[in-house]
Amino acid sequence: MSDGYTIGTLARAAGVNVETVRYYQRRALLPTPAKPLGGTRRYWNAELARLRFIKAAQALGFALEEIRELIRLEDGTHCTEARRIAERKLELIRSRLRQLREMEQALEALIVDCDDEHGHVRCPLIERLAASGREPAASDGSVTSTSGPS
Amino acid sequence: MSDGYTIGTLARAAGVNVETVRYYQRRALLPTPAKPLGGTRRYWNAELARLRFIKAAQALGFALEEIRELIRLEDGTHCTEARRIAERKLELIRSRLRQLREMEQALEALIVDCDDEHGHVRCPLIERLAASGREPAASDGSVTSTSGPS
DNA sequence: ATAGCCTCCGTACCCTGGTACGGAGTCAAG
DNA sequence: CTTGACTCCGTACCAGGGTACGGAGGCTAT
Repeated sequence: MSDGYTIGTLARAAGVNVETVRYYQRRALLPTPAKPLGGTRRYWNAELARLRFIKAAQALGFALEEIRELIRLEDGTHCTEARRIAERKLELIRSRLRQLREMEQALEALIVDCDDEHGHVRCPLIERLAASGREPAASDGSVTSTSGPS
Repeated sequence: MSDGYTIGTLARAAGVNVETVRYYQRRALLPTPAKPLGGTRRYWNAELARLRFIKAAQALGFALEEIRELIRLEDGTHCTEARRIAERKLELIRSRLRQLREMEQALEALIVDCDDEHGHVRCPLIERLAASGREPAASDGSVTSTSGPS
């Protein structure tokens, strides 16, 4: 009870694979505790928290590299530096939020359309996605054209 | 003007790499038009629209496999199914939004703290993420513990 | 008809985020 | 003191989403 986790119990506690723990160690996202001469390494709640942190950040769409950056914030030694990084990350998060909100609205609209036009020949969801990326939104019934061959 | 796109002009029109077009063809996301004996294949606006559809769907968080699914439903008779897929995606996006908003707030708090607490940052971002995945949210000031070693 | 692009096609490679495998060592129970 | 479960470590492999390379042949302008 007071001799910590082994890599296996740590992994289970965090709900990840043992190999994943090692992988994070290789990626320097997780410390590799010293090995007690001919014994097995021990892990503590700090490592468990770190694993959970990684998983939570990943769920927000952060890449492992970005997470490594975030982890650098943890020591709090250089406040100004930490703050600069935090601000960059905040920017990033906000742009992700914007993108996600756009996606949300696009999908909502699609689903609503799918509701009313139910029965109509072609699926409005497909139609709208096919049309997006095209200029402004001609809303024309006219001939296919993107000023190119047809 | 009326002889369609070559793979290169098609790719440029869609803003993707030629290799990406071929890749989509291999993945059956895009048809491979017949090759006119000893000539070069020609593409039309249908293929351009398809490419844009793929890119639009990707931007909404669909994986290529899912997109292939959506394309399969294009005939319009499977509207309900397409809608079901879209709804699943919407769910996913919304939970991501919730998590990101939490993180945004945590980061905002960190930056504010960083302003006040000159010199020592106990990072709320890290704390919160490290705590997530834990049971309910003890909000205790008590000892570290997840009913495991410490 | 030759230069300078382009297509076609196969194969190989890239990065990310892991998972799997296998031999050797360690540890605790029976 | 053996068995079974585990660790340690290196290396290999997987999927997804592409990108790059290189030879052979085609198209077009000069």
